Amino acid sequence: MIQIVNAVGSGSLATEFDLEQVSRALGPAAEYDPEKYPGMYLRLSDDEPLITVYRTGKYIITGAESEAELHSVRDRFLTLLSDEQIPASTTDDDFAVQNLVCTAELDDGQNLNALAIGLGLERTEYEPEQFPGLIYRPVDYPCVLLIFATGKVVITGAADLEDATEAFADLENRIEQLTGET
DNA sequence: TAACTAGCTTCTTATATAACAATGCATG
DNA sequence: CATGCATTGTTATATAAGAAGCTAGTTA
Repeated sequence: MIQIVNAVGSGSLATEFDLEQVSRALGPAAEYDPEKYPGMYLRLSDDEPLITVYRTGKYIITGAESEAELHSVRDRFLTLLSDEQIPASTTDDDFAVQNLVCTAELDDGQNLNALAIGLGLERTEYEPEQFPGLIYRPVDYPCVLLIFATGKVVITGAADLEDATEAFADLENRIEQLTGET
């Protein structure tokens, strides 16, 4: 079973923000230090996803645990702006999920050296001295999988859960084929 | 020299290794 | 009380994506 651990989304409010002013209006929940980074960080409350707001009106949300939470945070962010009377054309906001980081687990531990050959050396990267996981870039799915010797897997880069789920199912099938052959 | 492009910064999150720092506890 | 070893903790490594802005390098 695939579990989303981090969902990233972005939107555009088609309104320019004076971040200095906006961060003052939002209080301690907002953090803005243009010397360090051009975006303003906003957290609706502790342990909630981080919203990074830009001068141009674009923003990103990171750290959500589901697509639903992503939309919920976005809705509450727009409500907060209107409550604080911060001008923003929230009506024509285009919001989209950009990346889902998921975890999954294979039934067995894996020999990563053998798996790199089995999946194809041109689609895999495995340098245990650099990083303990095998990096697998499937041809048919828009995501990258990190496979570990314990059997744990991280699927990242997919914008929808179906792609991540199918990519993992495909990996399971390929491994099954490989173990059947040898 | 001006314009453009590419790469880096920040942040989030799981995963697992090594290398290191810092602390805890026991033995001489 | 000091030294040694063990454990815990932090950092780095790598992956993806969005964003703005800076720098470095290339090209016309």
